Parts: sequence; C-alpha cells; structure tokens
Amino acid sequence: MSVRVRFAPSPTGPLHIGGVRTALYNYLFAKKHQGDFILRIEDTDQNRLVQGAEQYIIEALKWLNIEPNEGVGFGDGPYFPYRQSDRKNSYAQYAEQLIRNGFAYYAFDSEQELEALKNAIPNFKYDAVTRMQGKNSLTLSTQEVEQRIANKEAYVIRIKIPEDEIVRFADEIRGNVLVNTTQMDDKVLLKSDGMPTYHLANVCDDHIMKITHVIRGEEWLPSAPLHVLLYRFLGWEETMPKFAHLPLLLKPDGNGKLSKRDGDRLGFPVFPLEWTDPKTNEISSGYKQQGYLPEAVINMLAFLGWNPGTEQEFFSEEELINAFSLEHIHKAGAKFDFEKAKWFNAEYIKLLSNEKLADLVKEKINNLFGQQDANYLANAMALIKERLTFLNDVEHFSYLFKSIEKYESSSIEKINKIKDALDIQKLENLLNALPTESSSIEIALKEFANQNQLKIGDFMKFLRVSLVGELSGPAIPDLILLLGKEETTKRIKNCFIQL
RNA sequence: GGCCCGUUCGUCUAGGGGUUAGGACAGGAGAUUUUCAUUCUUCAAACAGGGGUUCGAUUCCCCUACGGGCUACCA
Repeated sequence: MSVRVRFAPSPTGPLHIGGVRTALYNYLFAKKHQGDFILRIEDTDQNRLVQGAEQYIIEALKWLNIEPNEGVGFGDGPYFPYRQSDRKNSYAQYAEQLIRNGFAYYAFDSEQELEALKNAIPNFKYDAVTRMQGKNSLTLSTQEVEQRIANKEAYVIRIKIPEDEIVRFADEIRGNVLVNTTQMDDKVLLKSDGMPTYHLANVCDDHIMKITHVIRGEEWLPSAPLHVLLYRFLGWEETMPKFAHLPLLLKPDGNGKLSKRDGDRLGFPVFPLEWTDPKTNEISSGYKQQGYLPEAVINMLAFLGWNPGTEQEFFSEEELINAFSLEHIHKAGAKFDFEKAKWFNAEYIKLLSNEKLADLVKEKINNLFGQQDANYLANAMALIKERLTFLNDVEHFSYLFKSIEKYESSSIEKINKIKDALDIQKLENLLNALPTESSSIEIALKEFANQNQLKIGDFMKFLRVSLVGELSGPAIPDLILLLGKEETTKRIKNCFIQL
C-alpha cells in the first residue's frame, strides 16, 4: 500500500513555524516513500475562521517548496473536496451509524445545564459515571428523543466511551502508549450546528482519503486514544493509520510552546510570510520579508527535532528526503534557536552564486539606490556575500551604489593626520595608471605608500574612509576594481577636500 | 488538580552497559587580513537527583524532581 500523509491545518490565522515543520516532516516522509502528501483544510469551527488564512497557508507552502500533490490550492485529487466545510454532509451519517451501533448517543444538555453539572461535581467530565445525569438518549425515552429531534431542538452527538478498558496504540516515535478509558470523556463528535468536531472529521477523512500515517504535533497525543476508539467503533481498525506524534517547538527562553507573541517579543519571525491581521491590522513579520532563503529555513527546521544520524548539517531538499526517517525524530521538545537560524541563512547566502544573489536582491537595491547594471550588481555581491546574514542586509552597503554622503566621525579622526603627508595629485596619477587585478593593485598601493613616506596603515585607512565612509568593509583593491577609476578618484578627492 | 509525554554542554543534538561522552550554533583565546567580515587553529562547556539490576550504568527498571502537552459544541 502506498504511503499517503496529510497536513491538516486549521485556517484560524497564519501558519506558525511549528506547523511548517509538521508540514515539512509529512512532506519528507511522503517523498521518501514515493507517497502522496495531501493538504486538507480543517475548517470545522466556523467561529474561528480568519479571512485570508487559507490562502496564506497555500502561499507559505509554495514559498518553502513543500508542495502537496493533492489538496486545497494544489489541484484536486481523487478525494475531493479537501476542505472539511465542503464535506459537511458526509460526517453526520457516520455519527448516526455510531448511534445505531451503540457507540454514541444524542445529548440535549444546554450550556447552562452543563455548567451546573461542572459546578456540582468536582472535576466533572461527561463520562460513564456521569452521563446518566445528563439529558441524552441514554436517559430519555426513545419517544422523547424523537420528539425533541422532530422539534428541531439543538443536540450534539457524543461518543460513548467504554467504562473501564485499556486503549493502546503504537506511536512511531514514542512506542506503546496506553490509556485507561476511565480517564477519557464522552467527547462531542457532531456539534449542534451540524459540523463535526476535529475528532470525528479527522478520523473520517483520514479513513476516506486512505491516509496511512498521521504525523502531527504532540498536542494531539492525549486525544489519540479517542481516535483509536473511533476507528474501532466505525469498523475501520484494520486500516487504521499509524501515528507519529512530533515533539513541540518551545520558546527560546522560559517555558511553554512557541507562540506568535514570542516572535514579537524576542525579535525573530515565527511565520514564514509576513501577515497582517485582518481585524487589528497588526503586522507579524515573516521569514521571507526578513530576508531568509527558503532552503535555509527548511534546513534549519528539519534539524529542530530530527537529525540524520551523521554529522552532515547542510542538506538540499533531495538529500533531506533521502535521509529522513521517523526513527531519528527526537522525543523531547526543542527550544527554537534563533542564532542557529541566522547561521543557517548566512551559510546558504554564501553558497549562492553572485548572479543568483544579485537576482534575489536587485528589486530591493533598485528601489533603494536606483537602477543598477546587472553585471555590476553581481560583482558587488561578490564583495559582500560573506557579510550578509539576511538578504535584507544589502541595504547597509549603500557605498557600493552611491557616493559617500557622510563620513563616520570617529573614522575621520583616525585619518586626519594623513592630509599633510599626502600629495593628492600624485595619488590621482597613481590611480590613473592602476593595474586591473586585485593583487597587483595592492602591490601598487603599498609601493606608493613607501615612496611617499606614508605609513601603509594610515594610507589604507584614508582610502577606506574615502571609499566607504567608515573603517570597515571589503578589501580596498577589490573596492577600487568594482567602483572603477573615475568613481574612486572622485571619492578620494571628495574626502581629501572635506578633511 | 487529574491524565499523558519527556529530561545528554547555554541552545540544537549524536551515542549507548565498559567511550578521552562526539558534532554544530552561541561564547573565549589565537592566526590570517590595512579594517570589518570570512577562513583556520584552539579553549571552556553536559549525561537532573536517588534507589535498584549488573563485575560495571550516562545507557535497562523504579521513585522523586523538573519541563511540556491535554483536560471546550477549538483545532
């Protein structure tokens, strides 16, 4: 049987980086086994839908190149539709089937009645010992139940959890997990608005869509026994998917799982793409807009909870697919490491060709500094590639694209004394006759300094401040080569005058 | 509170009955460089605690502590 896995987010907001990792692991697992990766939108809670969230999920997966081969936004497959609200009608019949077979029941308890029960009974849960105190088809006569339904009275359908049984299943990551049904409660399967809850919808759809492995976050572990029971009661236990519950992504500091707030608080993105909340207009930053490369994000995320078992740390997507396995997933939660994310990104930028890098930043550069020649831009990238942590860092290198507007004051102090010793006319002559190869230029500059009794360090500092505006940056000869004789001469004269 | 899951350097992790407990990020020191960055070398840094089992436990078992998750007509 071929592997089929799904990523099933709920469109209640932008896709969180933890969700992205879940999607990634599903994707890698599917590709590794030549299986299918499905995107299913779990929008059974109509109250929590957020405008634009579904589209965001689709775009985020596209940017990261973890594209499903079936599902909402990625072309229909054989189990269309892939949005649960569009499958609404199919769930009630399964809930009814459970009732017919004695595995579920109607419940008419109002919100207030439930509240009263909670107040009256410490640690109340709707279960084998308390369900006989509720208003449901177990306590009401058949006639009354029919009457209430005929009267269109609101009701939910609850699962009837067995009284005292051990439910067990083998988690692919955690091994055997067992729970006694006395710990479980009669969860609502079908809500009063006719929508299924996650539990019912998820089990039905996974069965119908022939999902073979459910790979999801650890927050689902406690409800896995409920799902196992549902498969059993629905008669699908034979083909029940395997479960793999992933460790959670935790806050970098302190405790708890990573949340949207942590990004704002600690200054790193928790979302792949920038997101504007449609209600509050609040903007949350995205990896893309911050200048991350999708390959770096993927590589970084892959290593948060998984390892290849070797010391290799850079993986192309193809290598990731080959190396991936559920056995190498760590059991404990992983604190998100922002420093490591930055490092991965810087490394991936270094791996880029000058042309590719130029291509990625040209829009930003052109907006900031005016239209640049493609060739020039690529040459400029060669000089700063190893200085970039993010693509956006190119904005700090204005001196490559326009003349120096102001010199850093502390740098000026350090080169003041050179003015008396330097013959600017001689220097201009030198520049006019400069070689066209970096190391030769360096030799020529050093000779010039020697011949004119200039300390090489002072001379270089002067050149640097002239060309850059401050005392840091790429090698002087490379800078001269990039800027060209004319611009170089202009900047040096300018600086000399202003000193 | 109850239930479930977890615990190796600050962080991500490898390992697994006998190892100098390995790597990476971050940090320190040094080399290279006119500067910064890069690169290279190098240093420091961990098996939560207590009981077992065993000739031997970081590794297996139990307990405790700590951390996390769940406990909705949310997913």
